[in-house]
Amino acid sequence: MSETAVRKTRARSAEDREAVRERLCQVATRLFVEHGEMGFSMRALATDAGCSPMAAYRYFETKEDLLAAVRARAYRRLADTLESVSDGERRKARDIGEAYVRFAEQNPAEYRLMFDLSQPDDARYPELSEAAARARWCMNKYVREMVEAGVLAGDPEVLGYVFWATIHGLIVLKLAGRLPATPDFETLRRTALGALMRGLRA
Amino acid sequence: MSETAVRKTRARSAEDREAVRERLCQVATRLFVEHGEMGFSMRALATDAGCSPMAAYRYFETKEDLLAAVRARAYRRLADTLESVSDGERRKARDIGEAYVRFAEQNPAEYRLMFDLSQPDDARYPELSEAAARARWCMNKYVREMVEAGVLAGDPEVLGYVFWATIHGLIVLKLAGRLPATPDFETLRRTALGALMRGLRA
DNA sequence: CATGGTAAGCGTACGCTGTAAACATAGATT
DNA sequence: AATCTATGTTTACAGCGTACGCTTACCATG
Repeated sequence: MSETAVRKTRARSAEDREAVRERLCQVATRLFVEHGEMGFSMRALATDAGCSPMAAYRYFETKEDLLAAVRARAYRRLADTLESVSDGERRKARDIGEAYVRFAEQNPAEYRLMFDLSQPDDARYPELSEAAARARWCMNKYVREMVEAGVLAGDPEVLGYVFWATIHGLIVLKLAGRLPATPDFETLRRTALGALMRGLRA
Repeated sequence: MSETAVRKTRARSAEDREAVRERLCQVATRLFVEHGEMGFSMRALATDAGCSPMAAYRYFETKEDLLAAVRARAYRRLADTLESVSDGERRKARDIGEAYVRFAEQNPAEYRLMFDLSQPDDARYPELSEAAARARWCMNKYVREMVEAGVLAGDPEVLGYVFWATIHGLIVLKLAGRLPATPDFETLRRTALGALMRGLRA
């Protein structure tokens, strides 16, 4: 591994281990972003991280475990992004929705990673579940506030999922190349969210 | 290959070729359904189809080509399902939406196949694009009718995508395991589509 | 200080994968 | 009868995830 050429074996503190895991996740994410899903293999990861093919297995039991960690990281980045918006002074509903869409547009590889349909059994990874829950919580926060403020009517949890599903649906259709050039994405997003807001008004 | 033990070589008519392709797609779909994405390989396909591993390459240039054909089949099945509903006497908006959801629930493997985010460049497969367009057309038909009947207001194409994205968003969240036990899917679906209908009413 | 246990990392190897290439076969065409 | 050609098989290869065993060097104990 050799993070600073010092300490070649044994005695890795917990922080060290976490730092190495973090670094491996970073490299894995970069590989995903740069070369797509197919450009990522444990061997490619090892090459890029400058270690032997089996080294990563000291930190992640399987490739799937590593990918779960990478997804958890992505969720945390998404949650951070959303939080940084809602903490600002402008907290209109649209700002959060736009921030969510922007994250997906600017980090398509990570968004794919988070929501790809072919990932098995996320429940086995508490870290992942937790990160996903936090992201969802951020998404739902503004919906909750609007219900409490009497702007929207209904169960805040139900409404949260409804808004999320709608935005997410548009994004995945776009990422899967199922949306045409016209009507453009912005139009669809505005129409969908506007209709939802009107239809759910208190 | 030997589909009925007759004709071992040469002289496969165009229909024959198409029949073999069809059979390979069927076996591939079954493998997907039964053993998940990982249970499918060209070798597994060959074993299940009773031919040598390379035989399928006479009918599909690459694995990706074969998968594109499998997806096109799935789209056609979806379109057939939707058409069979709208042709009946009951053609309330909900019937189509419910038929769509039911297809996804009863054929999760095929739905995944159609909409997985990691499929590259569908535009290269005209057959696929065509099948996808037909399915979308079926989805949009009832929206168009409602706009024409003056029930909904707006650009029918925009509205079609909006309804589609909303239902699709709910489905992929469910397939990706991102939805909780409560509120249940039916509640979310009703809330979302009800709100859209209200918000888009003429 | 010597020693043995143990954790870190490496190299090798196995059984998969997709598929390129060479080959065999048997009807159709000449 | 000889040749051509579409079909399918066999063989081969590079790359994959990862199981396994080896070496190395630290640390706790004698």
